[in-house]
Amino acid sequence: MRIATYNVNGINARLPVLLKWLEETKPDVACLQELKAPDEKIPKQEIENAGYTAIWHGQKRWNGVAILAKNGLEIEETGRGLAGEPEDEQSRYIEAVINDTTIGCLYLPNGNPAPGPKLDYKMRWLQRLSKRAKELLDSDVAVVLTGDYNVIPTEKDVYKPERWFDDALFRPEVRKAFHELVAQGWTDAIRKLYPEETIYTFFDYFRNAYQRNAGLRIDHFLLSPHLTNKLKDGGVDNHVRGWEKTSDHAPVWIELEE
DNA sequence: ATGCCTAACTCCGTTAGA
Repeated sequence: MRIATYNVNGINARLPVLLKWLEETKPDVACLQELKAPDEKIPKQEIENAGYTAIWHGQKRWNGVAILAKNGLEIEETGRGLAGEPEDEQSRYIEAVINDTTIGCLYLPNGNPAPGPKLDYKMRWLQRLSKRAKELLDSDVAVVLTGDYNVIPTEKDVYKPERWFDDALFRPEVRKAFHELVAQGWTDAIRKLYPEETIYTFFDYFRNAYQRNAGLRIDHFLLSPHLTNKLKDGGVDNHVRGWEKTSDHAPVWIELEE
């Protein structure tokens, strides 16, 4: 089963790129973030025509997440939003069971400018995610938690670490919270497959970052223990970042043994 | 320390992204 994650940065602005990528790579499951569209403006028909059924949690202007499953796969939604902050109206988490695997699709808050209320929200969101992650581990099912974590895990995952120390994507408390989440028993799938390589999933639109390979690794796959030995392959669809009218993120994918 | 680039929404500037 091929599972992909892709921060599209506007599903309508990115529709031709999204459809081309789906056609080219044919993932069984695609987790999308930053739809930037309310529910009624999700291009449902085009997604269906591409051969996918979808569930989504949209929002006007910002945020928004969706899970697409290839026709023939059943998709059963098991939750949207994270517990612990009822007043939180940002659409950043959707979860479903597909093929006996629980898939959490997440768009973690950016947190900048930091310090400040946005970083505080990010830290609370990380705690709420950790709580859900622990519940899923304790439930003893196969789980993939994937999406745009907005966390650079180590110095290896950023082109110039010294420029990012104060940034909400790389600050010590953010990295610490991410590493504590992983330490619950999760596996960072891409880092497991490529322990030493420089791998980036995001390239700023500014200053030809993609052409200069000045990137960040912030889109991740966390696997529950059931799946660590089923991880066959994975990677970044780097070339998609070079397409016209493309997102600033590149799609990331893994292949799990059935 | 900030802009660079891009999108959405509302109106041609503001807010947010990372």
